[in-house]
Amino acid sequence: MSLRFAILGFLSVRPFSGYDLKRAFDQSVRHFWTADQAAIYRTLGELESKGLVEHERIAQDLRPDRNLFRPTEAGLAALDDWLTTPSPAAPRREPFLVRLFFSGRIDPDALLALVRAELDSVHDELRAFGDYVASLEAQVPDATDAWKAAMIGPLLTLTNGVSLGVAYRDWLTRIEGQLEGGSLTAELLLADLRAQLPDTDSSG
Amino acid sequence: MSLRFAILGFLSVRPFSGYDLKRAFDQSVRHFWTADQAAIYRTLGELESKGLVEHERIAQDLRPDRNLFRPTEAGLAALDDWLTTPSPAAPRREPFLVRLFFSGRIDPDALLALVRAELDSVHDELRAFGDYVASLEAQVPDATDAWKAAMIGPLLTLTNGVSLGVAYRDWLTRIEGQLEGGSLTAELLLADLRAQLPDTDSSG
DNA sequence: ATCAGATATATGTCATGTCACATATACTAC
DNA sequence: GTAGTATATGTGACATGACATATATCTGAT
Repeated sequence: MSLRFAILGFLSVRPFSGYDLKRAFDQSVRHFWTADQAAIYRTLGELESKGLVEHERIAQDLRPDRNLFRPTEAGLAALDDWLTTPSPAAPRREPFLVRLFFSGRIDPDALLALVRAELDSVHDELRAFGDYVASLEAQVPDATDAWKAAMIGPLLTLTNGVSLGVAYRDWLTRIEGQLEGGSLTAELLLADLRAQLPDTDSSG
Repeated sequence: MSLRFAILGFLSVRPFSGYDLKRAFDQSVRHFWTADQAAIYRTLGELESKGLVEHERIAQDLRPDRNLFRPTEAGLAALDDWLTTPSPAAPRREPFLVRLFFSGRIDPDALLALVRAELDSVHDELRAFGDYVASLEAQVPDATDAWKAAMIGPLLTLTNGVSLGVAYRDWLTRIEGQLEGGSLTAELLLADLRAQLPDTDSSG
């Protein structure tokens, strides 16, 4: 499970409480990893029982006590080990594609509605990326070199979200056009595929 | 869970045994949905207890008996209902991006190795798509109209796999180049992002 | 002869993830 | 007053998924 390593990763930057971690997940890695609050607290407990993190109870005047977690040496070693080890391809689970796969059963209008609903959510996602990028750009003028270096990893994941989001939007838009134009045929789709695929030794 | 609807979808085409279903998943929808064999048998049992599928035991001379499942009227109705209802965006889980996000901790060579390992697996995937497309193209000349119509859904999911696979490959290749050239900076990545993003109301 | 592999179905168990709930305090808005 | 929101930490129950294992028969290779 990557959750424990994602948590160790955050803790390698600065100490976090469970509550902080939940917000960090929601704000910064939501587009490629989500974490349930219950899972975070349980994973912290598990990591502590394995000696990979330790915590300190901080009393606060106006709020409940916080349990501030930080990684141990063993925790950082486990993190670095995981970071440098490629993991097997993650299985994908795309309910929208399951619907498309069996879309022969529903009428073209219902299919078009599905495609448009999906397009809406991609547009929302791209807009959210745009807002986030704008807020980062505003911070650049007075950013330190250390901050810029630390942002490279997060920025790389952002470029992934944007590149794939744009590709997904373009793919949906193409389908939308074909559905509207009534030109959605097996031959057309095969030709599309052939045009996009790298040449698979066509000269034998 | 989409698994039960994916199963109903297959059964809406023709009767399947659990064993057949496992092979159908592995062969045709592997790139966007995987199914554990145990999950298939259990889900079939669950669907049957809800009256959405029924089965018939077929004795065979040379092999173990097969339990052939087919959908009931209620099952087909549940399928069509699900097919036309958009589902909320599925959470993504990308261990590779978690590694990238925290890649500031590891040295650039290790990061380059990670990127190249990922590129290898994308190339393999695209090659598999290419082979599959070639096999489909070979079948087109003597395909019936009914077959072509039935292939539209599956072909749509293929175009998704190829479009996103190509985008993912291109994104990885860009990072590989930037890592090799030593030009990976926060400024460059932000400029990349800005160039790709649709204009977010630049004129207020 | 024997062993691996394909066909075929099924259970047991563990890990993981999600949802709902429980507890407690303080600030803000109505 | 009191309802809602934010801070903060947790538990219990259930759903889902992955892995290992069990059974049984036939085919083909060594």
